[in-house]
Amino acid sequence: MKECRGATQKDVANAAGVSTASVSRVLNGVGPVKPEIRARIERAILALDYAPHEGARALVTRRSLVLGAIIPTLNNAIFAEGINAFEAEARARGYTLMLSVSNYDLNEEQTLVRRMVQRGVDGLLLVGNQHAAETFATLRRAAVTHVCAWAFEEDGPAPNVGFRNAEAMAEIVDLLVGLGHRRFAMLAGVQAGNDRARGRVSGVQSRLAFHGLRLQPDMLAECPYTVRAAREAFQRLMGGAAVGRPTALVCGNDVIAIGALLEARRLGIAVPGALSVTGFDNLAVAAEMDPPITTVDVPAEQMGRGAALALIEAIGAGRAVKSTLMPTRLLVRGTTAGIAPGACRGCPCPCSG
Amino acid sequence: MKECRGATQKDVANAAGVSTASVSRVLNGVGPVKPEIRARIERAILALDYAPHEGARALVTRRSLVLGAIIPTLNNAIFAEGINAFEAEARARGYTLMLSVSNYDLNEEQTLVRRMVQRGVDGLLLVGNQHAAETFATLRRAAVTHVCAWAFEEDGPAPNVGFRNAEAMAEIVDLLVGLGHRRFAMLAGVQAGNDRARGRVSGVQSRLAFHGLRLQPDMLAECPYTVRAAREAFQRLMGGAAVGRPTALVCGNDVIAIGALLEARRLGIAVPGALSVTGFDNLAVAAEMDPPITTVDVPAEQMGRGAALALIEAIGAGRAVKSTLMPTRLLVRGTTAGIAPGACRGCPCPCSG
DNA sequence: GTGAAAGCGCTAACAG
DNA sequence: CTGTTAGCGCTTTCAC
Repeated sequence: MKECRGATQKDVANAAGVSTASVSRVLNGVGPVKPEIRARIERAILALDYAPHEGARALVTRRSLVLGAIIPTLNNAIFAEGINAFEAEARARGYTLMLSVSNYDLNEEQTLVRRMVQRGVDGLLLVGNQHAAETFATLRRAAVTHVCAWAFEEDGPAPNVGFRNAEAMAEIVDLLVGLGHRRFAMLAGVQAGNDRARGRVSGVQSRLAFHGLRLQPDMLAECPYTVRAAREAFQRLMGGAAVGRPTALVCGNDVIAIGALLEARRLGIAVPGALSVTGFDNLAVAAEMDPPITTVDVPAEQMGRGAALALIEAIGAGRAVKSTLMPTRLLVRGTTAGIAPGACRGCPCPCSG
Repeated sequence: MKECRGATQKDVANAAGVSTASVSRVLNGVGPVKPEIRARIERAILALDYAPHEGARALVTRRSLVLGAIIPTLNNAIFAEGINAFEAEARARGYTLMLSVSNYDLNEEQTLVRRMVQRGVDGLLLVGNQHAAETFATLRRAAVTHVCAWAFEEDGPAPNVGFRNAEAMAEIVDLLVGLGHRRFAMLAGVQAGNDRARGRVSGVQSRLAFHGLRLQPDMLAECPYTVRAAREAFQRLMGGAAVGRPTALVCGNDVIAIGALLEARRLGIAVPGALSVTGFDNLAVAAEMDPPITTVDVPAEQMGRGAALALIEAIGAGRAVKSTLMPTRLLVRGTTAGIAPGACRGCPCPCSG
């Protein structure tokens, strides 16, 4: 099971009666080769079913044609979608994907980055801008081209291909305030080690402040990105007496929003009648819920493809990745409604209805 | 950006005043090394922040510590979950995941397999038992340890870690027949190049036959695994007059079932009152729908972990993977109901109510 | 115990 | 145009 690892370049050279150098040349389509010799070599390659050993090639060219990606989890459709696109673009350009999952653990991520670097990836995709200092140090020392997706900062610690989480959330807040909402609650993702989740929370808070409003301390809860956890968190947050209950619930992502929506129905809280709910990500299911969920479309596929492309271009040019800001889009659907149309007058916001 | 690829083993040897052979020995914890020398080397490693080049190591040891996986898509939660588990198990055992997506295209898959082999994966995971002949030939010639998941055949073309799709579907049919259903329809996945989808269809057909029933030709449709496509297919299949309409709809997976459920609601077809609907996979959302979807629990995580483990053990032992049959479980929930309790009498089936 | 040397499969100068 | 040579960074006999 270990012997017959296929024909080697030398075998081809022998079979064709030429030197390995010539074989290498036709393989890489570089340098001049007489047509007749080329044909002989190509025949030998076919006959022996020869395939070059990419590992050996990488050792000498210092290019593995492998792109690494380390993501928090695959069990969130938004990352699965992004990686699907990242892989598609990489594959189309001759690169192969090496993938690891960090489970939102920055220390684990750090060891994974080391591992990827040792394995010789040409470029690396990370999610978000918050990473262990050692992670950045490793990347810098090894001079590995890298990019952080899912976030965008003008002067972040690494090149970005992503969007501004806080700004996208501000749009949600504007929508809700414009609809007349004044009492807010938020079901955020776990913020520790997750700058995207944190950015969304601070986006809500600062935009509420802009409107002269605020999130009461007990109206901000966080929970993991699962429907089950979201249902429980919703119950704790909203299960009390109806009086004084918030009229708008901003969720950290669509998974949480789905949980909130389902639990609201179970508890007899009408959405959007008694409570407006918003999500984030625009998962395919969000549009299919009843009512369809108002959310922010996140360009996961575009980011995936864009990040792969940006990495490949940077690798080719021998420079760092160029940052790109990707657009998000507010999708107003059925889970948001006004409580007092045109009520937004006292605050200095640009939304007048 | 290409120069400072970290310290090399020779650097460490020089710094410690020993030979590279000794460095290699302490690195691999093999062979005898005097404690004092070992300490000197370890200090040098730390000082230089040396990390061995896995590619070079792989070249000589013929072991890359990389496991490959080629799946149809990541945009289906069931595969994402399986790969998540596969990666977790591999990572825990020192292996790294190389992932490619075939988009249900057997030819594309074939070239991806070649690529993975060239990249030197130690083991490879494929989904299902249907693959291009060339795919198996490549695997055999290169003697790459491999396993096919998501399916199980006694004498399939490759070792399996999975379950019997047809049998799982038979359980669904038994349930529905037992509930009194006689007029069936099926919304299957695309069968071309997908033996799992095909197995599910034939499972339904042969089990219906066992009960003396059959799927009318116009009551079998197939559609891609998306909610949108499922809604449209459902409409075409069930949109006609209510008279003669089937009372039970078996769906190829949960995504299709979700589409069917949502579209049924839109069309005013009560589920399960007027129509029983079943899914397959037991996605997390399936349990959260209203009503929660009756489905088959597929051991995606268990398969993922099991496949990784089976590969690693086989690689270590230098033999082929041992097949494992994983259990599925029928989950009866809210989308199925009886139309005539105890109606199942005429047929020779074991279900008497 | 340790070092010297050969070589994994390939590419890249450099001669010819 | 083509072959010879020298490694890429590592492991692994085999002498010492």
